[in-house]
Amino acid sequence: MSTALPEQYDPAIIEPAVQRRWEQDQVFSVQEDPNQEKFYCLSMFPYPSGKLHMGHVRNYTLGDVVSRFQRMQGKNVLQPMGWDAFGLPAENAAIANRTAPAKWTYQNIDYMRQQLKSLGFGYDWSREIATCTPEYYRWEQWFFTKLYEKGLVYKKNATVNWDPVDQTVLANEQVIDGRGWRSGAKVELKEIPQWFIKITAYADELLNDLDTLDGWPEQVKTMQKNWIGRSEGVEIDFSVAESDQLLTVYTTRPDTLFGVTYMAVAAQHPLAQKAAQTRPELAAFIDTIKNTKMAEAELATAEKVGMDTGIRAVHPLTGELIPVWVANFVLMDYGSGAVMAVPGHDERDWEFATKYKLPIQQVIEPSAGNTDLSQAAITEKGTTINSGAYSGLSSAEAFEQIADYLSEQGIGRRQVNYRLRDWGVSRQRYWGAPIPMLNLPNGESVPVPAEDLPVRLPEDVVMSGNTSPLKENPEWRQTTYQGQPAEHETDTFDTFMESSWYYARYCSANFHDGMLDPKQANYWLPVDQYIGGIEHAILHLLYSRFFHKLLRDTGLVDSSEPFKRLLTQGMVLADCYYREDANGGQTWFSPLDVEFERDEKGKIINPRLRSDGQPVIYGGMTKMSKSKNNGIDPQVMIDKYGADTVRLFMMFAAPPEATLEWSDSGVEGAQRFLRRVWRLALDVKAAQANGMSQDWTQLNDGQQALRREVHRTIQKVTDDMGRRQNFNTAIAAIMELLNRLQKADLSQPLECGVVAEAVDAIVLMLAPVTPHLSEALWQALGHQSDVVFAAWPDCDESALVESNVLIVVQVNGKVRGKITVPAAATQEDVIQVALADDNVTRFLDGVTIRKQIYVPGKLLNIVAN
RNA sequence: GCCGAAGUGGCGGAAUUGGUAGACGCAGCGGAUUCAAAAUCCGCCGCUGGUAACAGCGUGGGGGUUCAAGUCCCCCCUUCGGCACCA
Repeated sequence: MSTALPEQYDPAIIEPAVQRRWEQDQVFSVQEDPNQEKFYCLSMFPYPSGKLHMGHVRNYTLGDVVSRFQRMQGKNVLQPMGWDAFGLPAENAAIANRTAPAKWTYQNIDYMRQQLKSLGFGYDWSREIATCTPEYYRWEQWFFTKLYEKGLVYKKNATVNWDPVDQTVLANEQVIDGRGWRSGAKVELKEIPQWFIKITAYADELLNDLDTLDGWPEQVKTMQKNWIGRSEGVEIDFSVAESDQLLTVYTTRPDTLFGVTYMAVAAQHPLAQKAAQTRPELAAFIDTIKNTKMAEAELATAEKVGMDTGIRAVHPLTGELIPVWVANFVLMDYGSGAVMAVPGHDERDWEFATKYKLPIQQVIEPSAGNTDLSQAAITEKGTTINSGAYSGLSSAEAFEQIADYLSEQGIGRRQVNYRLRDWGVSRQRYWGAPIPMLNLPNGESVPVPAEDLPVRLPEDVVMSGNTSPLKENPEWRQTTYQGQPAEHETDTFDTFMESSWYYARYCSANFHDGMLDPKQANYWLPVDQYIGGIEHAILHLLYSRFFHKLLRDTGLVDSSEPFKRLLTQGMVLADCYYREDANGGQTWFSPLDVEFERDEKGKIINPRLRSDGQPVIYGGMTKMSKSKNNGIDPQVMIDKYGADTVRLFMMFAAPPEATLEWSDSGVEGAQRFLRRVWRLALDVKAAQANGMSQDWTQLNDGQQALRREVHRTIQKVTDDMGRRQNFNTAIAAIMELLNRLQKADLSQPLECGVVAEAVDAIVLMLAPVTPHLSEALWQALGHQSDVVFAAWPDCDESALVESNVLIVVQVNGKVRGKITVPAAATQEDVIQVALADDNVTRFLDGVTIRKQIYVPGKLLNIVAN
């Protein structure tokens, strides 16, 4: 039975009502069903920072649209949601608000869950997880001890940012211009022991399996490939003069070995340390470069500085003595902490050699390009010169012969190297999963026995602002192991640990007997569609792929890759406005507090603050952020326009991968469209009562054309939403159809029939995007079932058949006419009609036709001169 | 610096496999409706010239391939994302 609807579209009434029904009927909770095709759609879970931001709304709308679309294709759809609940902001908020991170986090989760529900996202809430609960992290701890048993976990020294005033380790984002963000103290780099997981043991597989990920964007795969950075080269042992020590380096260019004019080692390298003992000026220099920041970006842009250690290495082929320098561009954590420098053929080495007036020797003759070594290094490969017995070879030949010789002499070996480094998972923080290791009095570390897991994080704490409450809590720290005293590790896991396997836990979120229930996990996995920000292209996605392989090798899952198809959505931007302060700083104002006029071209002029009417400066479109005060609160928009309008705008304003610019008038446009859909649905329903026919054999030409448009739209929208995932063009196509339908004459029974068919299709095609509106209209149009489970509309191929086609006629590649010909017309027919067109013949006057190119059913190009 | 993207009307964007550049929306302009306004509806809307038909130009800049280039190739400029402890 159809339901009476209000004349006006009112989301404030229909949305809560529809949401209540979904909740009562538990329509989104799912079980494994071997008889139904499954579809696992996952959006990256949020950090519970307080409230949703527009980036979340965009991400989750995309996920919900995909989920609802797939459900209407008849699939068993799992769409879960949870919380990436450990992390630094909770500690900061706890310090600022004098509360515990746990309390702050759980409050945020409660509020944000409510927001997600008010947006109408169809999650299976029975599977909700929060990574900060012991029920979740106990399995992560268990898994880590398994990895330890397998030898995939080890401890080594690594560098951290140390704030000497606050006596605490700082994250990179907490270091501003080399100083601690709170204390302002100069940050020191400190070496401390930390736990690592051997991701490099899986480097080859992580690289090779990228080829199996057909549903991933090429750009993400390329970024991962470059990140892993597989290279083939040679490890070479240089002997050190007046010493029995070896200086081992790795190079991908052994063909340039004769061009080595100096060696460069990291500040922490044993050779440098040793030399510093006897040379105070070197010790002082090493001290300064040891405290420069280690981030790759800073390293690359920092000025290259170095100092001669006085140590000499011996060239393995010529026996010449080569100076060994300490240089800030060599990293101890990467490779052997030493490099051989070939300034003639490496840009960085060239720059350094030029600066310090070190010799530059050419040993490669390129086939073309730069040959002036006083201007720049020659980095191309070519033919070896000045290379003794190895002169006159191609770079490839020289590589092989030199590598062979070094191997025979036992002073070198071929080696595959990776840029990828092992994953350091220790964090010197409180709000994270405790690392389940025990430190024994003898200095050894052992995993916490399985029966003692989880190692619980105490939640009832006060944050002092510096040292972690774990490190300050001797009772928590002290325990026993096999009857002897032992201490808990006080470091916690990197939060990437939790986000590396949450997708798998959702499959058996309430399973108490293990990390995963393999039966459930193997039904749902791999994730069919994963959606999240492009900023996670490398780290999170690489760690998750790594974890999946670890889970597989532990026998918990069968598949090798976690995410079949990946969609990386772009950022959300908004206008920003500011005023210059007296001291040159800027004060930023929310775009909602600014009013302005537009000039004839529509440009913003005379922007001013609503509250005082004084002018502000327009700063353009930038990423929504706290610092620019241009974040638009989704809640304000939901309250004003309703969830469907916000969802529609987000899907329509830009393709998913592109940035999205927030626009108030764009949102109003989206709402306008929904009101027109509402109106047309009510109109066609009223018109049906006065007579309607759906005997398609009786349609006249115009009605046939209208119905063709309907089915073309179904075809396009299906392809756009399914294969292409271009939701913006899908919506544009529906808008276009609506524009045509509004011109139809509903008093004619056949025309009314076409429009009625079209309105049903529009309501269904909009259901993934605007589910509340579609649900209300679907019932009103007399359908019994929930639109959630309704079947996607079918394209009637017979309606697409066209008797005439439009052919574009070009002369020399320029459009000179458009002709309509029967669909069956041959090339000759088309040429004949084209040559009868006045504007076409005008351009053929006085020239000879040389050639005709005909694209059947589309275009004719006449080439003439 | 390295790696990865993007650049099209006043604005967001469309053009899916090399085949009509500017779909759809926003803004703007003109009109209808209204006592008036809001809302709604109709029309116009890349730039230049032309009453018009139409023509010339036009997809960040420069070159190239092709019957045909927003789309492919080379060089350059600008903006954005990532760079291992923000998540």
